[in-house]
Amino acid sequence: MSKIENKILTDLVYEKLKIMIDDGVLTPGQKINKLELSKILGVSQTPINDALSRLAGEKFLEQRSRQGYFVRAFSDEELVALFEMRGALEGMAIRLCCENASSDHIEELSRCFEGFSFPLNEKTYMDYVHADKTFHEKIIRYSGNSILWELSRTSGYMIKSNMKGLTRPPEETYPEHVAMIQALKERNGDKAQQLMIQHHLRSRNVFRAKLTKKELNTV
Amino acid sequence: MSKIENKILTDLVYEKLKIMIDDGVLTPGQKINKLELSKILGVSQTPINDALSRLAGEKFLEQRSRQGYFVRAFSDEELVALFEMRGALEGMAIRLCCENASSDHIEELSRCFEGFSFPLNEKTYMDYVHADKTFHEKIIRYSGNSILWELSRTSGYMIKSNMKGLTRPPEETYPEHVAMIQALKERNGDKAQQLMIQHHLRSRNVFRAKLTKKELNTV
DNA sequence: CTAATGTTTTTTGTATACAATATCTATTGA
DNA sequence: TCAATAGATATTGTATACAAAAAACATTAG
Repeated sequence: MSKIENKILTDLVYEKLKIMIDDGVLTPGQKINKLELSKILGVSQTPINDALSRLAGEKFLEQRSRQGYFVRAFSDEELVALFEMRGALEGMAIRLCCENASSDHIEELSRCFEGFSFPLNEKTYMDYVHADKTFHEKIIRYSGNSILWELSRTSGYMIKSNMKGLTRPPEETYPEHVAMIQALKERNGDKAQQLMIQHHLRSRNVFRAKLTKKELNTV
Repeated sequence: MSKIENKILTDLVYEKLKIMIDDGVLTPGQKINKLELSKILGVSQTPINDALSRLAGEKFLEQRSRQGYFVRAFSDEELVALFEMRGALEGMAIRLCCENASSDHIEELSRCFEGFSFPLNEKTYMDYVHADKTFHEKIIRYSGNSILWELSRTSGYMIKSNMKGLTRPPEETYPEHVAMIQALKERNGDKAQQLMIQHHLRSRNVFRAKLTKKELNTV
């Protein structure tokens, strides 16, 4: 019994565009040419319009009056803001994990960072990047909060804040992750939340510091 | 020099629909008839489509394949989740206020709850509801986080979580607000954030308790 | 050579037509 | 009486046409 495919063209265009943004085929600030798109994808402008509007609503795109749609570009200040937003949401998520997640799920979370020994080599570094991503995703998943989960999958903010690689070296974030897992096992929501918030705010600080350094260089 | 009106029809339809949802002209779960709408608003289906897609992206509406658009209805579980989300975001917002807000803004925040004496009468109760709304809105506003501000204005989640009246009596929430203001004045971000989170989680708990009671009644 | 102007081309925003699908209504049969 | 079916109606999803605005280009004047 295969899944019934009853999707409308709008949805297909929507998903295609999301992938193109994620893969960097469409870059921040880039203009979307509707006519060109409709030719490439072989559909009329109507489903293109619908998909673009939806993506604008989700903040993947930005609509400028009479100029069309552009891939949303985030300013430095906004990127900083995204760290804070993520800290807020994942902080609450990990607290809720302490309340709601099953022991199996917490076990699963703790296994994310098993078997790492420092310093990392090229391969294990990639593994760490992956583990990091998985861990933070699962925290939201297992929080039991369906809204957070939906947001993390459909909000341009969340996807964007997930796209950047590591802002801090694994040596620095590893113990923080371990501490969070410890708090999870203790079902200490308060502590877990605080750790997660600090985790993201530290990354924010490092990111911001890099920015000001960069500015000085370019002047 | 008046503001240049260069708005496109889509935007006008979008704003109109948002007001209709906010005012309860369109109720949760209700189906949106595109043809009817286009007749009422005197525009073609194209701008209607665009506005509906955008609103779906912002979670004000929900699109069901081949059935059209419906005003998004939130389940009890989702409403609970909204309390948690709000706690997360406003918790971070008030922390950022401690970091960033000017003394003037903090003064302004503290004035929100000045002059209330309990028990409230019918008039002062309404004043309190208003003060509550204003306070929480300004916390996000003065956090200096433009993403949180944008979210609070354009996300169906945030608007929805703001629409419900008070879940707890003013007598109960007043001292919590006072405590938050105190933390703001002390620029104690950690404390302020914790107070805000607890504030919303308490509301969540009361809301959830009311739900289970209601269920028992209806059985 | 650059700035300003006018012209052409492109692209958007909007309206409209229509087939496919879903919904509603009436009819039939158990 | 109710369920199931068939037919009629309404609504969606899609394609297409076109005016108006923006962008690109060419031309002229300083």
